[in-house]
Amino acid sequence: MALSSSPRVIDPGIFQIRVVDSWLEAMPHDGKNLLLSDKDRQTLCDLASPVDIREANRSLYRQGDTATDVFLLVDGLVRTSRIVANGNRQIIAFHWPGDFFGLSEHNLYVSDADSVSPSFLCRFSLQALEKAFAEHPALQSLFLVKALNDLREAQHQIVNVSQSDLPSRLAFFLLECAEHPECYDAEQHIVTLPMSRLDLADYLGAAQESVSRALTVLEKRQLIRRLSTQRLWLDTVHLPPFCTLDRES
Amino acid sequence: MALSSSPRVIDPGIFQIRVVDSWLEAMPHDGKNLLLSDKDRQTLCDLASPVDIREANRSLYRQGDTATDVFLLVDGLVRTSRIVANGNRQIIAFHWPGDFFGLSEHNLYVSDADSVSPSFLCRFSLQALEKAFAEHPALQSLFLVKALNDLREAQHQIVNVSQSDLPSRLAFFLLECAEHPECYDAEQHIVTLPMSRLDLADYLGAAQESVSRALTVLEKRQLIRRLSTQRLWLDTVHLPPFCTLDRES
DNA sequence: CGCGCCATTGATGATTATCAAATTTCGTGG
DNA sequence: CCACGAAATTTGATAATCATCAATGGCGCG
Repeated sequence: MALSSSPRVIDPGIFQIRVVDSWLEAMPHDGKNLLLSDKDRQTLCDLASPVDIREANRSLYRQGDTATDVFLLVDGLVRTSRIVANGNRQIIAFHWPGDFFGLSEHNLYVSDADSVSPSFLCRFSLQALEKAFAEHPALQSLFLVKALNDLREAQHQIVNVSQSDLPSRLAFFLLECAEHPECYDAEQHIVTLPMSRLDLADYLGAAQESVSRALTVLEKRQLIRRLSTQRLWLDTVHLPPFCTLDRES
Repeated sequence: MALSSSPRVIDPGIFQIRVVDSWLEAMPHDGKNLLLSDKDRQTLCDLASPVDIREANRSLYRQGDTATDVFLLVDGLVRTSRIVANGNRQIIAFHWPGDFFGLSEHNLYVSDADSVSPSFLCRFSLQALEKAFAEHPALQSLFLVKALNDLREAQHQIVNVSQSDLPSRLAFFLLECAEHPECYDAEQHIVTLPMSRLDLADYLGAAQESVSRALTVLEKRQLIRRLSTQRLWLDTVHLPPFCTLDRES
């Protein structure tokens, strides 16, 4: 699935910015996305270049490349990751439709970015963006609100990675996936994971074997059922308390 | 150290915003702080209310409190932390002079904030801030640049917490402390830790006993020397490679 | 001087990484 | 459509890391 019918062109209607809260009253939201004005949409539209990625695991940029653009994911899934000196890879974030990525430091990208599934994105030139900020302060507000949302998400991941044992962390991630209609069938309570076990492991800071074992643990407790490698049924009643309360049989 | 001579009043000169990179060319920096114009300083000054905290471990706000302000730390050290359901505390970040904190979601603070040492801060009303953004776009740029810096730092911590073993994580944190002149004597290579072992443990996602043992490991390898509980000599040559390369005797 | 808190050290058990092997899945070609 | 081979996933066994429980040591503060 995933690539239902990727759009190929950019029109003002495709832009959605995923947030759970806005921080600025001038920037309204519906709890899932920012509510963009027609003018905002047009401004974004004028700045955006389309990027159509038809394969999984295709590189968008590498850590250390000169940063010229930021990307807005419209459809698909992208991961940003970093290689640490012992050779391990840490996935810093999965980017869902409505997410920006392309963070840089000293004009160099700070991470790798790769497609996880076929994806359609908008590319925004940093130069053009900064110029547009001057003329359209609302555009800058949009980026500020989104950056603060991303900061909250990153802090949340810090807590999750640091505190819980692996089955709990995994359970938490599965529930996160269930919040994305792209991969969750709310009727059947079935998530279709778009990423491999290795991606999952590198995101959760674990070995892929440990992820398999954690899935076994959740299944033995009947919190999930493995319908296939990628398709999982979730017990949406008992899974949430498990994330935080930790083990007790 | 730490509380050399806390200022008690706000004047335009006290503002510094800690960043390593600006992202916006219109917002210049010197690699450590943003270079604020006199007008920026005056705008901040007009909005700021002083907060003088003379004790350590004093609460500024609690998770779930109604969020009315953001804070800029001028002098001292503040931690933001979250209590997870099993009762553990995770310190999400230490805030150094030049850092903002006070992140909220749905108008509620998402974490606790407490002084680690006596601190002097500026409080900014969210309402007033948003109004000022409309009139002074440069002020909003300042917040955007700082938010992106914080996001990078949070992502860095994700990598650090997930990947390394505890001695490496600790070594990394000690080097981070050494970048803050408030607690580092660059001549003698001595850091004076402003926080307790428990704070350290809750930041690194470990038990406090494990932090002690990690210190012992670093000392046995002669990467540090414990001059006193809080004062540590650092081998600034051999410590950096240890952070990333991990164990090899 | 002594009390109490914080830090360190010791011993044990739980979690997870690592090495290794078996099994399943999936794409490709017959 | 089936068979085969490569890759991904799962399971098994062992070792390293770290949390936990417990006790000792050190330091500041009254």
